[in-house]
Amino acid sequence: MIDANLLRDNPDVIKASQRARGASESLVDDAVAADVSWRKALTDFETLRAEQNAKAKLVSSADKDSRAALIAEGQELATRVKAAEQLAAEAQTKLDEIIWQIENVVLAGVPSGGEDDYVVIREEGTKPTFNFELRDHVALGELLDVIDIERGAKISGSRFYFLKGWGARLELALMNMALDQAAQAGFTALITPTLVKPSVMAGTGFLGAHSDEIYYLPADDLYLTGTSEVALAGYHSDEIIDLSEGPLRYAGWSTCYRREAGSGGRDTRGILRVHQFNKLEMFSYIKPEDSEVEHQKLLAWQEQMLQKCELPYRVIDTAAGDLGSSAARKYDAEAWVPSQETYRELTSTSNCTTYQARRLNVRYRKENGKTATAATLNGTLATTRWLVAILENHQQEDGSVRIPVALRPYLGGAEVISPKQKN
RNA sequence: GGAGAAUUCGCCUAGUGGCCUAUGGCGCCAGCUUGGAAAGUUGGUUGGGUGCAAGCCCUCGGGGGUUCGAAUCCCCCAUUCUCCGCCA
Repeated sequence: MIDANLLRDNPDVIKASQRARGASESLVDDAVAADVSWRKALTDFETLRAEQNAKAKLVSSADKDSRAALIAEGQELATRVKAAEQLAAEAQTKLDEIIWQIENVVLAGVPSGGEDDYVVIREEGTKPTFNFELRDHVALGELLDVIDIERGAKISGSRFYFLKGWGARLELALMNMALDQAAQAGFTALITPTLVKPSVMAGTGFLGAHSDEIYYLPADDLYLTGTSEVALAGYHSDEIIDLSEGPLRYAGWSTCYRREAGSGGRDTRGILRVHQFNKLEMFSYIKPEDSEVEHQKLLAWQEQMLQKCELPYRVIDTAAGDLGSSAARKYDAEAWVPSQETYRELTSTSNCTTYQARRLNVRYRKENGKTATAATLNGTLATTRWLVAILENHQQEDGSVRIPVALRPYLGGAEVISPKQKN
C-alpha cells in the first residue's frame, strides 16, 4: 500500500509512477477524492461519538428526574452515531479499495516501458563453446538418470518431475551451499509454511491481477505459496521490530507451487517452468533509507552464488511496466542456457520499499522513539531451475557433467556426474 | 472430529455493566542519591487515527450484537492449553 501522506502531499509523484508502469493515473485522483470524503465522514462520526460519550457519562451521576431525559437523549444520539459510523466505514472501504490498487512508487532510475525495455547492467562469465552436439537439460537428465519427467507426468501431470539420484543430491547440495553462504552473511535460516491464510496472501500483494497463478484449497480456505517470500513477509506482520542493531535478514527455504496458468505453451519442455520446485529466498527487513544499499547487497550475494556455480550470466534492471505491484525496483540475474542460446532468469531481487510492510503492518522504532514503516526486500539465492543451467553449461562430450568446484564438498567430493554412474 | 479452559498495555497479573481516563509487579528509560555502581527513591513506559492546534475518536485476541453506557453480558471466528477419539 502506498503512503497516504504522499497521496495527500504529492499525488503527482504517484501519478508519474503509475504512468511509468503503464498503470492507471486516474486512480490517484480517485484516491485523493476518496481520502477527502473519508476524513469528512470520520470527523462527523467522531464528533457525534464524543457527544454521546459525554452524555452517557452524566447518566450515573444524574438525579432521578433528569436521568430519564438523559437516557432518552442518549437513545436518540445512539441511532445518529450508528448512522454516522456506517457512513465513515463505507467511506473507508471505498478508499481502501482504491488505494490498494495503486502500485508501489517506482524508484528514480528505473527504466520505463514494458517487459522488453529492461536495461542490461553487466554480463559476467564466459559462454561455453562446444565442439560437439550439445544436449539440452532434458536429454542430459535422461542420459544421466537425474531428471524423470515422464514419471512426473504419470503421477501428477505435465510440468511435474522427479529429481533422481545425483539430480536429487545436486539440488540439495545447491540449497545447502546457498544456505551456508546466507548464514555467513548473517541470514537466519527459516523453513516456512507453504500454506497461508488469505489475509497474508493479500498482504504480500499476490492476490491482485495474477491470482489465477496461485493454488487455492477451498476446503480449508488456504493458499499454496509460490515463494517463501509470502511467509517471510508475513513473519513480522503486525509487529514493531527492532532494527537498531541493523536489518533483520532471513533465508527462507520452501517448496514453491505455481499454477502457471498464464504461461500457455511456454517452456513446456523440461523443468524450466514447473508447478512445483524448491527455493532458497533471502528476505530483509530494513530502515527505508537503507533499502537501496541493501538491494545492491542482495544482488551481490546472488552473483556470488552464480559465480560459485561457474555460470555465465547477465544482470538486468527490469522496466517499470514489468515490476510486480509491490516492487519499486527489480534486478534479475539471468544465466546463459546453451540449448536455447539465450539468457534465462535464475534470480530476481526486488526492493519493495515500505509498500509491502505497510500492507502487513510491519513497523520499527526510530531513534526518536516514534514508529515508522519498515522496508522489505527479497531475492532468490537458489532454485531448482539452476539445475538447468548447471547441467547444460558444464556438460561434456560423453554426456557427463562436470560439477562446479564449490559444489563438490556438498556432494561427497564428486567431480563429475557420469551416464554410467549410479549412487 | 468431540469436550472443557484460556487470550488484558514487552512479560506476568487485578478487574463480572458507569468512580476503567485499566490495577499491581517485572523489565526498560529518565531524575535524585553515589567517587562510580548496586540498593533505595521519584516520575515515565500499548499503539493507531484525525486535526494548524488545543483536543477528540479508536484500541482489553478478531468481528458482530444487547445497552444511554461493555474489558465485563450475548453470538460467530481465530489461536493456545488439557482430556478423549482418529491417524501417514
